[in-house]
Amino acid sequence: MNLSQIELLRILQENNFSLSKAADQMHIVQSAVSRQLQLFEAELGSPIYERQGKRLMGLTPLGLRVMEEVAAIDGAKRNIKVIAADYLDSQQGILHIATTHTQAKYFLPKPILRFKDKYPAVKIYMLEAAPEQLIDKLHSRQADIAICTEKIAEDENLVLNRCYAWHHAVVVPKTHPLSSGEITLERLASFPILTYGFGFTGRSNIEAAFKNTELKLDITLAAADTDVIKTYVRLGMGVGIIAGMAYDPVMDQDLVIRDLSHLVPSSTTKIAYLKNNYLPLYSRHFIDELLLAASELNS
Amino acid sequence: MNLSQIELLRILQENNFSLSKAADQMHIVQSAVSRQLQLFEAELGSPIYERQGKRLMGLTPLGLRVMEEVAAIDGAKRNIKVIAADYLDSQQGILHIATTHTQAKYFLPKPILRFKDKYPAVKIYMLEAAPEQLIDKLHSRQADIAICTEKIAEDENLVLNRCYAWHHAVVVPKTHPLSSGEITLERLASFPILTYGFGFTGRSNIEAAFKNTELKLDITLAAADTDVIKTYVRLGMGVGIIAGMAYDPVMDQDLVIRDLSHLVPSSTTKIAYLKNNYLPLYSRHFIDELLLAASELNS
DNA sequence: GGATTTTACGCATTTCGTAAGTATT
DNA sequence: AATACTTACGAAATGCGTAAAATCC
Repeated sequence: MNLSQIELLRILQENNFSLSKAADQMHIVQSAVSRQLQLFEAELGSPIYERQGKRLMGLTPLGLRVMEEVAAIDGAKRNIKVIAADYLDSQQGILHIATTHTQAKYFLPKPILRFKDKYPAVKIYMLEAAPEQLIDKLHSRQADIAICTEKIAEDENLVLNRCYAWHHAVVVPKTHPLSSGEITLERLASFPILTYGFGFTGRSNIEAAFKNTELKLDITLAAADTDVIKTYVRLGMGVGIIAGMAYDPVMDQDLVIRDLSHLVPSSTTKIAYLKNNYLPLYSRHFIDELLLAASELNS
Repeated sequence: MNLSQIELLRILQENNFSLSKAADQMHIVQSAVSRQLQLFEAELGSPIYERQGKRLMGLTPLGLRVMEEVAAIDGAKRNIKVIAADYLDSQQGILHIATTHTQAKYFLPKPILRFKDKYPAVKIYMLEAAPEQLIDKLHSRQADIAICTEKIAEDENLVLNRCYAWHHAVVVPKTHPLSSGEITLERLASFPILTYGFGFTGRSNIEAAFKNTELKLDITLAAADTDVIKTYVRLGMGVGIIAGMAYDPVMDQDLVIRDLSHLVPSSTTKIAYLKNNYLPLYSRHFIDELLLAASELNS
């Protein structure tokens, strides 16, 4: 057993068990990976892949269990490299952030600019993804830190940091009836609504507001990001329900924002990372920047 | 970086950072391990060992952090081997049990005999150790399962299973005053006492019984195991306070046992193992036997 | 028939062992 | 002086690449 065999198993996992693709990714020839896999399985004494003829079709029960340990080894190996690099030079490295469009556009600019000021040599990779995929990005180690708004499943290996609370708001053109007068659930329900898709940016809280009523929201358009919603609100398609912070006082002067905190429960944005994944110094400082920016929002 | 380098780091840890001893243990020459360590440190870019001249004296701060990951890799590697072996033949293997003398002699015989009956091919290694060392034996992977009586520090990686409750008892020669009449703390305190050493087999509970009194126990002799205590009780040195289950109705006919459950809080024996350490099927069945034997004790 | 995996064999690289050299107690 | 670690170089082992065969869809 050696580390390149472990790496091979991980890469096979990420490439639908294709030996040829794994070989490409490892920059060696197919025959070499084929042989290494044979050696590994021979050492264990049983196959870890289900086969149809010569093709790998999936993991055996043994393989499934073995892959848990493979992930542990691979993670620890990567940690060692990051720890050593961090120790050599804590000013540079790569920071992978997984987040949604709304966070990336309306919350992250300030903390990221400040961070870049302190750590100009750190490269920031921003992965935009749907909320339910953010945690997966952590597990697959594509991201080090995730910034999430939706509910997150319990996970022993996951560290969650409360970042800031926010609430939804209505945006409408200035001429729209909802631009004045009290806003109630009944009034809201009488207009076509444009808001986030399921699982996006606090959508579940909007659902919650209507849960115990007879009213039904008429959602004409559900989009993943706020900009799309605003665009169609401007076209007169209906009433936008967006995250309050996603209203830009300058760019959105043509729209009226009306707070919904009395109707829709507040949402909490959280910072997530894996306990097993070593975060270099600059990453921990980035989290500090996020929390600082969050505290400024509330004041 | 490769797995034999990781193994080298672990072995160095266990051999006071001696390259020559590590080489012996790995069945290769010193020069080879010296070179491998150089290669590893060169790959990281910084030394992981403090040196005085050429000798390794300990870990650097970097090395200290790296060793955590090394332990994770080494543990996962061992798990893979055990998982595969368990899958090939779940009837054989080695079971390392860490426990105290008292448990080994008075509680374990029954479950172990039953277990051996079901798994004749499994080899059982029993490590007797002081209670505070039992958990260390798990962490150093010298033992898979520990059977403990004393308080155990909180540890995320530790799984604790309640096994059985028991209480202390007095043993005295038949001619001793305490062989009849009510037993009170006052009476107990008036005799010289023979019992377990600090940290042993519920000793802390004996302390607890006297904590809120003016009385002081006169402990003439403190020993690690019950047999030593009984021996000196027979010689008339005083009153033995032992674990109730450690009285053998046949062998100890010359002694009188008097229950102390009204005076000393009951103790709980627990089964401990590491979450990260894969236990083969037979080990899990051994735990079942322990729990079964425990339930029979109570009835 | 095109794509994928396996097998066979020579070559390159890695790692070990021997032996001599250097440092530490 | 004895023990422990390092360096140098040849030898063994390991792993890769090329090429051809086998298998799958």
